[in-house]
Amino acid sequence: MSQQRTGHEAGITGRVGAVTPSAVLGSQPDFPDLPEATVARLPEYLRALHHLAETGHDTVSSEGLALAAGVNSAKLRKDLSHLGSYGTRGVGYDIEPLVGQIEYILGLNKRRAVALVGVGNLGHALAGYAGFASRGFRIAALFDADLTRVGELINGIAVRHIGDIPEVVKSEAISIAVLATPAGAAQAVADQLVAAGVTSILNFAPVVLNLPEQVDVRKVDLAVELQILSFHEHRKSARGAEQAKAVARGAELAKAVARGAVNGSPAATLGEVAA
Amino acid sequence: MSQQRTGHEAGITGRVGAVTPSAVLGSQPDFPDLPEATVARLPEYLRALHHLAETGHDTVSSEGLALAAGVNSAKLRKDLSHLGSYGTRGVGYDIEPLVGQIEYILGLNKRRAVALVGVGNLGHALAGYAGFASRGFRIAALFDADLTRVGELINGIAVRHIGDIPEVVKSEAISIAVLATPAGAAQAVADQLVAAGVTSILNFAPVVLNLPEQVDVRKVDLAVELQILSFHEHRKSARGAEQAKAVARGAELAKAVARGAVNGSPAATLGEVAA
DNA sequence: GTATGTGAAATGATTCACAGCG
DNA sequence: CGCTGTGAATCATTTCACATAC
Repeated sequence: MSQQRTGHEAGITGRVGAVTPSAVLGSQPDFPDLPEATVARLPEYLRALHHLAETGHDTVSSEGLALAAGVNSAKLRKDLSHLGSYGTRGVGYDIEPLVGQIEYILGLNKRRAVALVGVGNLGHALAGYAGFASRGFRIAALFDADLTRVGELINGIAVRHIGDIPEVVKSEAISIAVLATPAGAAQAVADQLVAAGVTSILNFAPVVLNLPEQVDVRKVDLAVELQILSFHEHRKSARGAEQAKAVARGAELAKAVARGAVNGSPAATLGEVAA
Repeated sequence: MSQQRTGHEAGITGRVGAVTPSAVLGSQPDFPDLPEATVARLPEYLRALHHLAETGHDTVSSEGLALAAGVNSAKLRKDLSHLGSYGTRGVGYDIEPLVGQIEYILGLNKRRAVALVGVGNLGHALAGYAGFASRGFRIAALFDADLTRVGELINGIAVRHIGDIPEVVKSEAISIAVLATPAGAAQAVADQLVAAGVTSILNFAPVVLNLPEQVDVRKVDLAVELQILSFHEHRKSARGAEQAKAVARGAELAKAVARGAVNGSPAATLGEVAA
């Protein structure tokens, strides 16, 4: 539980970029095949490294960086080993070149233009979210279907009508879009974005999008996150009740073990009950 | 890529509720041990089932539900099999009892009270997010450190000062909190929430929280999501370039194979280059 | 006949534990 | 001597494929 869950967790598997010509010839040193799980952690390492750099550090041990990023050090070392070697044995990692390498891998050298569709409640907040700007992205366009919102300025950007998507996505060379529309509109808007040339979508609408293979979709569903926590709350209270009942059962179990009526090592069994 | 990524993805492992007395005696039929990966998908199944019910369905096949939830049918069947049997061979699943069972497991029978801390840009939007209310949660309290915001009404709820956390969390019996504070304040606020009795936190601040074992933390970092997409964009363009170069190399490779200078089955190797 | 439920196999991710480098 | 980098072992998850029940 100390190892914090980070948005998308289960279900993904596999190595990024499997069968391509470079698989035949060995992957490029400047663009290694990374396990998807590793990719998902790199941004967290990057954030931690920036923080360390700001607080005056030049190097950091795997132990130290792991602590700052909320993972264990073995995992961190394995992850970083996929990027090539940026550490010095007996010392640790040089922060600056490591930051550079992670930013390069994540494609953050150039600031990426992002379109945001749906400036309702949530979309409006996302349009103003400072974290996007400070961590490599530029909101290059805002869209909404509602004509009464078109023209509104948010953070200095004018909201345009979704009919302008094809034109603007092309002229601004936008490849990433954030979808914050109502659920009912999401699929149609996503189709338009993809038709216009968008190849990655961050979807906040609570629907599963049906899109071509080559489009990357990540989904953030705020209610889902709470429901997962709710499960754990439910479990904690159920276990609490269990535990209480188990205390009573403990005596029974001990007697049963003594009679040899329960399988397994009596010591281990009792140990577990006690724990 | 068709299999959509859902927030938290990698890093978590293990079965929920491992060593407890009930592990010795076998887990309770009404509260099975579920793989964490399964738990993370249940909310998605639930959403899909509600949608199906609203559109007039009584039953659904594993294939149909899997499609609606964005997973494959084998995974869906395995997941549902952990809940006990709610399907009929040759027919499919009865939607109504299945909805009931998933809601029960997720602890959504009773509407859970949630506290939200930090009513800035993002927090304000979250406080108004209709999805929380419609999917099992009630925002029971809003807090902020900024005294000029205290008293402000958002969606009919007054913002209170974070100093009131202990009192309100107790009186409202709140166990889940949403953290939407600036990064710098998050750890201190989280400590206060936990001290007041909160045992699950959904953290939107870009920091790793350090909290006791028994507190569940999920993290949603919006910039991280975009950075993961950015990686895939970077990879796609790198592969594009690779592919172009590989076409040129193709001729070379074919010659090399003909000369017997490359290992492996020539047919397979050429097949991969062609693909 | 048809679609679920599930062992078994395959794949992927994490952790261990230590060789080897600085 | 300390800490990285990494094979080997373990653990979790996904997928396959089919017996089973309706």
